[in-house]
Amino acid sequence: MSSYNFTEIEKKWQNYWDENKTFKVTEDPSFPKEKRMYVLDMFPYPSGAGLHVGHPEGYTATDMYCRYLRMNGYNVLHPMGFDSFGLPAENYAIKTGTHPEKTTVENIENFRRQIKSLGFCYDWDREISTHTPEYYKWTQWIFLQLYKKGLAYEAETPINWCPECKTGLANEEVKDGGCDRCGTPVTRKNLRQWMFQITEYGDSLLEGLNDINWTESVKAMQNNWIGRSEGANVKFKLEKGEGFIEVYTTRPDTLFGATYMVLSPEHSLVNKITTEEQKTAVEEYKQKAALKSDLERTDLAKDKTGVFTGSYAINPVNGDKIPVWISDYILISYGTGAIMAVPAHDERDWDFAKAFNLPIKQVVSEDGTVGELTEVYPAKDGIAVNSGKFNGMKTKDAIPAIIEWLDSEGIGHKSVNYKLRDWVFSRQRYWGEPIPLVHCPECGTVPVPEDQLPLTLPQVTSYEPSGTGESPLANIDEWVNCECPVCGAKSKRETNTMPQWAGSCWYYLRYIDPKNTQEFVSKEKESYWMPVGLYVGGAEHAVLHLLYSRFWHHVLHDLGLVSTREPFYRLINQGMILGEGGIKMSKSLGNVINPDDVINEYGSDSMRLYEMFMGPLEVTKPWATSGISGVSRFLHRVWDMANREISNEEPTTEQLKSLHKTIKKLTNDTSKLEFNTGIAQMMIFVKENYKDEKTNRAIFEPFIKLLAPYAPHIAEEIWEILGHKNTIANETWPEFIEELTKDDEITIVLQVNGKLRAKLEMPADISKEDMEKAAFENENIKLHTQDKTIVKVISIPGKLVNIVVK
RNA sequence: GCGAGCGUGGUGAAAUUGGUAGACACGCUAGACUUAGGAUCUAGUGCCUCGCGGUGUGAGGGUUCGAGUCCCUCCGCUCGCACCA
Repeated sequence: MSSYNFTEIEKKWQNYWDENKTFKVTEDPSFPKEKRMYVLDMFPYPSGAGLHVGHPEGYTATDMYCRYLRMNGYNVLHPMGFDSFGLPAENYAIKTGTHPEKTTVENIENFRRQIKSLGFCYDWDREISTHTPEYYKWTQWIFLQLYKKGLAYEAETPINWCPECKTGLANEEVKDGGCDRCGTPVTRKNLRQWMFQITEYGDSLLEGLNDINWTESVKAMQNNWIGRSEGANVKFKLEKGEGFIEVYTTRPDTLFGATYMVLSPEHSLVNKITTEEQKTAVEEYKQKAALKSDLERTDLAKDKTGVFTGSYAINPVNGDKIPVWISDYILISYGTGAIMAVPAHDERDWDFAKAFNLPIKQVVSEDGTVGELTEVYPAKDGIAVNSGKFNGMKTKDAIPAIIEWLDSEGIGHKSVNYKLRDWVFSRQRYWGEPIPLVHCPECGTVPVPEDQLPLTLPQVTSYEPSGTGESPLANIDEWVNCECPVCGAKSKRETNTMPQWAGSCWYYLRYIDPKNTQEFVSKEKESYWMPVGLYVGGAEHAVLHLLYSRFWHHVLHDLGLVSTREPFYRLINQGMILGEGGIKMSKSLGNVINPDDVINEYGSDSMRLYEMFMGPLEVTKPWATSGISGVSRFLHRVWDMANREISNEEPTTEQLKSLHKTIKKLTNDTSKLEFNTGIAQMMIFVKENYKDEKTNRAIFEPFIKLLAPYAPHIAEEIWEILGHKNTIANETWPEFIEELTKDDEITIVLQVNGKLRAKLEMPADISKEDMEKAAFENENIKLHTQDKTIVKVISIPGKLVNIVVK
């Protein structure tokens, strides 16, 4: 008997699939819409480190699912590519002088080799890399569509700056006050930026969440990130001189309790209203606030600080003269950058009032009476007090009533705010898509004409970012200097590049039509495949990539360029794979598992099986090398069975039942991506049939088909051993006969007062009466029911008899 | 603080509508085969007990003939956001 030489077998079939283009897919109109499925993996950034065991987890899951769908008559689009612009290649270039393209192409080769070594069923003819001019031509083109729609604008505002990466960051890229990529604490820097008005799409992005089948946690994260809140804008007149301070509040019902106001130190009114006596103190405070990092302004500084401006404003509801302060707990970027402080009912305002001895006035109470407040009372649903004509109203009624009154008086109106900020889109780096805009002294900002795209990256000698806020492109005179496409005047090109998110915002569309030179995607092909039916990837992109690409897609939909509003109908996040012992895998801990090593030792079929056997796809789970031996042993046994004498006899009923139960379980589990229990069932099948001296063809062949999506290489090889000429990948998934999935004899559980007392083997179709009769004849049941009164007998046919006694 | 999720053997985990808790696998124990084996095969393995039996799904309570599953209270862990007015 030949031994299971997985290395040879796996190479043989990978070559076969490649050469025969087994998984090439076309837009075949004979498949009805419901038999088309777009299954997408989040494409990797091709780092120098290569794949780790986390990558193949999601890829294996989608591969099994796709192979299963194909065997069930689906036309499946399942592509792979590379998110190949990005900082590591550029940083490596700075260190070594190697062009990032060279490093990137090498890394891609390595990634492709590793991915192919797992035998995934991608249509490699659709492979894309975001750094190629053929691809980023269309990234630039889409940018221009957003620009022309008025969604891109230039701004000189303080942005998050990573001193390590020497580039600006979007809000979404800041985690715990540090750079998402390198962890360096971010600082604030005033820079000219290209921004996307993603806030325009806040409601659209929020509402879209209702139409998609995503996990609650990711929806919740996006929901929180967008952070929509409803309230009112209210104007407070300044006591002296002209003008007013406008505030945003979600609790207009507490207006009567506003005893002071606070402006953000960056607020434009601060200089105007600060009195002569307070000038020095205010200036000092502003200076200090400007120097603090975001982290210091928030996490580290729970004690409130602030300075009085010397000015007063008038509370519009009661005419009270209230002081105006500045404090860095008020963010310039949220609402109007100014608040009315209601210390009685807001914890932050309470702390501030206590710190500076400001008055506290209760305007909401639980029962409508006024008492002495010893701590802040958030008053989410109370009754208005000390509030003039609104006294006695419930909070939920008082809010609209006050808004209506504010509106009629012309001092306020209903308003909606978002936590979501506009998207800082430009990066001061080299290795990214050049933003296709020209700055003309006559015409202003002018887009590069679409027929001149792609605007390619120039060769540079130094990749070092200037660090002053200009990319290395700024130093390439012959690239920067150009003619205005409109008037021909001497102009300069935009030197910022796009963030890495740009390429991944629309890559799933390019896979649909990757070689199209006329359009980013053809309409017919787009509507053939979209939306993505299943998208699998890491949870770390819950707000970043998944919010940005939804934004682009919503815009493309509004422009009539795509057929669906949402790009990804169903999303699943695979759980993280931890190192042995449940600790995070990291280079520094030296516990990183390299898939190449696992494949060399056990083969990729074992690797695939183990990745899915560890547990449910979505949960975090630790890698255990010892665990692979279980699935490896299983495959060896399957191999043994294939290499025995194959019998063409009629299978026994017992064999048929073993098979049909397995088909049923695998059909259910594979379609629901519950691969771990599916694999367990195949192990049971092998256990049940392994002891036979000969292998029965009639049950073994269907079994191998069930195995094919899971361990495709060994399945192909065995299929050939069994005498078949064609690939098993195109075979039809077996069907089960319900009748054969049921046992003739079943175990009936006998209980007394809910406690298990005996088990009986009985015919599956036994009647209730016969079950009960058998129960009462049982010795142990007799023992437990004697001398007791039988209150009730509960019988569930096919399950149990429970005798209730007293 | 807010939002989401999760607590089951020594370990990873199973468990239609509430109906035999621990499938499958790792590990462990014993045995077989072997010159040898970290190979393979067989049997056993939640805990307490010699056994009968008792007990057991984070803790406590409730509903029910019956709860890992449903309801309430609490505890613990993970992830995300965090002075968002």
